[in-house]
Amino acid sequence: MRRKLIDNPNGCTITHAMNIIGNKWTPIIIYVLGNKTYRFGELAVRTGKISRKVLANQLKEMEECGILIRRSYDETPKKVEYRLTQKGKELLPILDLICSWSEEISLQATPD
Amino acid sequence: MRRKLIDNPNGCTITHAMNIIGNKWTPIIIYVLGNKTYRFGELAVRTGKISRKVLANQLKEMEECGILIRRSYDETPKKVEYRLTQKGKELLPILDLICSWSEEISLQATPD
DNA sequence: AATACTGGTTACCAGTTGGTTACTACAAAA
DNA sequence: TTTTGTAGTAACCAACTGGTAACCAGTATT
Repeated sequence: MRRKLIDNPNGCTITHAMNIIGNKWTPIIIYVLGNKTYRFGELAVRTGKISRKVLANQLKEMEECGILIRRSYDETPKKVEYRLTQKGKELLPILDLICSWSEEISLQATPD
Repeated sequence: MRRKLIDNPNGCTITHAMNIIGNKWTPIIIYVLGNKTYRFGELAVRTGKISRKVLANQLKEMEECGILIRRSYDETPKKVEYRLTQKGKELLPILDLICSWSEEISLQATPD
């Protein structure tokens, strides 16, 4: 089953964006992929403890959002590769900013 | 009841950051506050359909994260004001980037 | 014939998120 | 005395998220 998007009747842009990247695994998958190409199994290992079910769901969703490309080869055993689209790669520097913000230790004495 | 943070045993930075801003209302509250100061009731109106319970939870959580300041006045009826800290304001341009990314229409012919 | 490999899917389930409604405290105003 | 206004809190609940374990398909290997 697919993820249910949170309500966004007004088409709020930030809500829409958080619908795409604001879940447990999507940012991790984007980071792991970076400029590389990985197969399903490799992603499962490199992202950590993500379950195959959730990984499959996220990848499908990210593909629909235009964040990544799924390429399936007609081989046996199956071979499926995933890589970020240009739009997906554009998220990398933004995620970097978010990380910097989050790591930053506030040294200020005044709260504001 | 407070929000339960998602598992982050490895201390993954992006997971930590998404724990803070990756929920339905936090980015909206940050946008609504901006550089202004609002009372609880004003926030409830300006953020839209957020329930008072969830708003109270989010504000408490954001205060603990150092994103905003809660100032309570000893008056009757009660008066409580909220405003972003410097750290909270630093999120504004990042949220702008996320919005731009999300609004951007891909005009490219090639998927990558 | 059974097992392995890969990329999933299915059924089931616990925990979390966020919503609704009613309620509280306190003082002032009607 | 009842109502008004503010800032919440408490009890309850439905929906969604993500996890586990088992299973499938197709081919190749043992």
